[in-house]
Amino acid sequence: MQYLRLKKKKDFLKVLKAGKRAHCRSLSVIYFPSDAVKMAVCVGKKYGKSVKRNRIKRLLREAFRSVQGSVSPACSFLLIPKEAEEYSYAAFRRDILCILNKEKLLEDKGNAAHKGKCPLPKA
RNA sequence: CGAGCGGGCUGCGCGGCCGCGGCGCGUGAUUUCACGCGAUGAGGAAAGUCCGGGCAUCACAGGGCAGGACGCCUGAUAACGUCAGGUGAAGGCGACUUCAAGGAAAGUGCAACAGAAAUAGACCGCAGCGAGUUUUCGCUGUAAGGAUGGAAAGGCGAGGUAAGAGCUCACCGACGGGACGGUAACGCCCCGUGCCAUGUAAACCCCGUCCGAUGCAAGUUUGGGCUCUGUUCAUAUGGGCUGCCCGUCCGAGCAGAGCCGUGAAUAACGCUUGAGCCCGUCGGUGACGGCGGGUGUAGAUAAAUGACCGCGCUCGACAGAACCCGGCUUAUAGGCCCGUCUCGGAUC
RNA sequence: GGCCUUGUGGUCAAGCGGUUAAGACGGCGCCCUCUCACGGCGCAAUCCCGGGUUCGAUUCCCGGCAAGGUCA
Repeated sequence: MQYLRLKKKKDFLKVLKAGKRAHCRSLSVIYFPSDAVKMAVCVGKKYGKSVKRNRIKRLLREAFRSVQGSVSPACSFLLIPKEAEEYSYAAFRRDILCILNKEKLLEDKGNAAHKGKCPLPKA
């Protein structure tokens, strides 16, 4: 496992209080600098029953896993999806990359390569 | 051929690649951890939490009251409010389906409006007698008919009568007794009683059976030790075991400050082999039980099944384990199978 | 995961099995006033949903749905 999971309530509160927020079409991200790349997903009861919630969590984790190798300053991330009728892997991945780009959290050398590869063919 | 009835099964499949949970083995490290390989990883309802158990703690699970649940009979079961077979009632042409199906002369309550009257009586009637020229009025008898209502003191027909009435009789119903069949609920037959009294017990209640309470956030173990201060209660005027009483057990509990220590809503156990599942056979109408053989593979804790590609088809519903079982209830796209099953039509 | 509670106009809510389903705030319409406010009159309810018991259910019973509370 290359990224760590946020588990303690203390850590959650710290990120929620001090972190920076960034928003995109399908989700919001709150992040705060830390010693390693950490991630957590926030999916409450309002998103639906357990099957639906599990689906959202899997999609978010998979989307984050595919991009986490190129995050350069290590941060703790909270991923908060927006309520919608349908959720898709492609949209989550695109919007995470979009936010990382906007907040300049991608690695410098990988940035150019990823910019050419990933987001452009989808858009 | 069409329309049904009853019962049962299944719940997209295959391959490639990246990734996740715990398990086993190996290597490096030898406390945590990292890498590789291997097999494995959500349901028929996992859901609702509506019942019943196991398990754990409360001294040993004890007594009484209160409270709650259930309620035709017999059986099955660890147990049940579940299941099986039967009885009765209601519905359907029928296969079949549905039913919280004890007690209303133990007692209490309630029955709005309408109607004369709601558990008691006479508005219109019908008939007799009296008054009156007539219209009509008064008294008495009556409950067949009308009207009201969910319900009006058995139903219907005949006799009877001033008019009527179980007043009398036949049949049906009700109640009581007896014989027979059945383990029983009950069925059926015979005899007797003119009939003694509405409904409601998913109103209180009575009778019978059962239930101690709390629930895995139960509970057990480790880490956190030393010093000081304050406070509560101390042999019952406190606290725990239950809502109350009896009975019984306990000597400490809580808060703050300082030092060391710190993952502390934490870690480990509980945590998955259990009334297990499959096959055969025997007993039983059946639920189920006995015997023999085989199989044993989710155990997470911010909480594991996903992304992409290819192929096939009917283009995939409801939906995600959290201590574990037996049921019930609710949600559910489709697909398949079974029946000396039922009804209707056509042909032979 | 366990254990509980509550659903009545837009909101807060009363309600003995038989009611025209009280009230209060708010909304709309009319009256009053030169106009506004105050005041007066009127209107608006699938009693959360589906069955059952009963002559009759917002009320009693059963099953769903939704919202909320609580725990070491």
